[in-house]
Amino acid sequence: MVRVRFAPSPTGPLHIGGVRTALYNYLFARKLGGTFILRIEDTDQTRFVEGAEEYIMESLEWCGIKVDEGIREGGPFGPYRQSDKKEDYRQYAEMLVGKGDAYYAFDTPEDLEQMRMSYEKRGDTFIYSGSVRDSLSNSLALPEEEWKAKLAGGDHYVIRYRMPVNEDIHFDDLIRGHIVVNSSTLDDKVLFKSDGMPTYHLAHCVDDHIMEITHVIRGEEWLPSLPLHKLLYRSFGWASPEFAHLPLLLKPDGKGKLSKRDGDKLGFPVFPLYWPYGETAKGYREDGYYPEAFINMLALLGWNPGTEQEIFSMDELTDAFSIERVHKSGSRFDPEKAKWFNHQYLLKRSNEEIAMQFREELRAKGFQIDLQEIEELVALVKERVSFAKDLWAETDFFFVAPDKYDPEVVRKRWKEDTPALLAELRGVLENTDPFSPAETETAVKAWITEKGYNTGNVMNALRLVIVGASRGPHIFDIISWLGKESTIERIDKGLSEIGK
RNA sequence: GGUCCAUUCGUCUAGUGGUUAGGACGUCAGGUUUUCAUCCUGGUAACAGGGGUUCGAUUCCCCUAUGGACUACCA
Repeated sequence: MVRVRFAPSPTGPLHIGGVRTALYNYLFARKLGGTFILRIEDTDQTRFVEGAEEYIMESLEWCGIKVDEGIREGGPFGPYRQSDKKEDYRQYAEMLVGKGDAYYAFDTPEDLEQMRMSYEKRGDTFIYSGSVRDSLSNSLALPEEEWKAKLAGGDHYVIRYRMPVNEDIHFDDLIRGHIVVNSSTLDDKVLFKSDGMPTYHLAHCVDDHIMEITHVIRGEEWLPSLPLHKLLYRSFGWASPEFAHLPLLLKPDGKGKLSKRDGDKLGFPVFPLYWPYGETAKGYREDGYYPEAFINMLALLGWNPGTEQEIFSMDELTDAFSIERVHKSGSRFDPEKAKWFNHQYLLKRSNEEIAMQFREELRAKGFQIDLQEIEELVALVKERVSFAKDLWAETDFFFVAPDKYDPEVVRKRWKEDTPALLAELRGVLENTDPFSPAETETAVKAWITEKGYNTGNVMNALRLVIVGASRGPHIFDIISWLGKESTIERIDKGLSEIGK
């Protein structure tokens, strides 16, 4: 039975890289009929951010990623928040000390900082490991009575892993294949902190074991500490889960991995949802993205099924997904393509659904329009926009008569005979019934032909007085939607205001 | 600096020991729309470099370069 987990740290809003990690875990679990677990890793009390936990859950929900076991959902392997069982971790750390694979260390952060600095002065790098641990303040170097006295005396201490010396550690990654690292390049990582909390290394290993996690799918930043984690499982005598390290998401321009600040700087969101605390950060949801489009775009960043299909529902993603086809190298995020994805999904939505959304915006602007009419409008312009929120910019002239006329268009299209032409056209339209796109077009064209006028001159002038610029859908669709009365009014207004 | 990971069009990517190296986004051009956008058609554009192995390497190996991650009592 496959069991995977997404284990974020509640230190702020979830970044899209994190969402993708959650997504791949979710797809993997669903594909194999497994269980997707959400575990909150809040062992760093200093970085805890109020609201982050809720934000994470809400984000996953919005994305359509359903959690099987977690804080809200419950489950047989709880608690699912690490701080809720902080006392449990100590015994596991002590267990390792008992086995001789870990030890107490009394060095203060200040001591270590000083060591690092003096090493750095010599052009060296200090690492707490086999070569120096015997000369530092710990239970391996100190006489037994002394360190036991320190322990009994309540001295602050941490528990460190005793990294074996010069051992080649072999391990396999589902995405990267076989990797070998020599243990002498690794340091004695802190497992248990002096504040009574475990570090990530200890806590995730213990929890993955307790929760019977079969596959750990996480970001590439964890690859360097995988040897330690493998060793930890060995020391505990536990079977290790399989590991898969996902490539990073890179900035669209320049170098490096996508960071939380890139969004505002480059003008696109890096968070799924708006983050209301601290620095304001916009989200995909508020920017008008459909969750399906967002997920589709994210899924294809670092994975693809090997076919040319690009549009996938969550179910289709689940069917097609395989961890082996996840890339090894990082992918640069492309905001342009993200928009394209949303456009595709917008096209798939019904006019009615889009219209209902648009109606809210119109109401807020003070326009009470019948849904049926909004639907007609949506049908006219939906393929011109990527987001429902862009509808207004494409349709503003339907609701408000132009109060200024694009001077460039006026210069090009407003000829000497235009007023006379429009006055005559006004009469033609006035006598056209019903005022439908087909009927008006037929009438106007017949009139043009009869009089031998230039079609372009008439049409462009009409568009100018109706729209105020050279843009918008088919002109007869516009005037028909507007109705005879408004159309006539706009012609009159144009006649009196242009060309004075 | 050290350790580890990676490298196909600008971007996301497909692909193979012998291919005209395919698709998508973007971009450019033409067509349609007597507007603009859409849409259609077409174009542009890539195997990081150098050595091997091989009859033949983009594909396999090594080196270099470049990029990235990690190098906390953070995750």
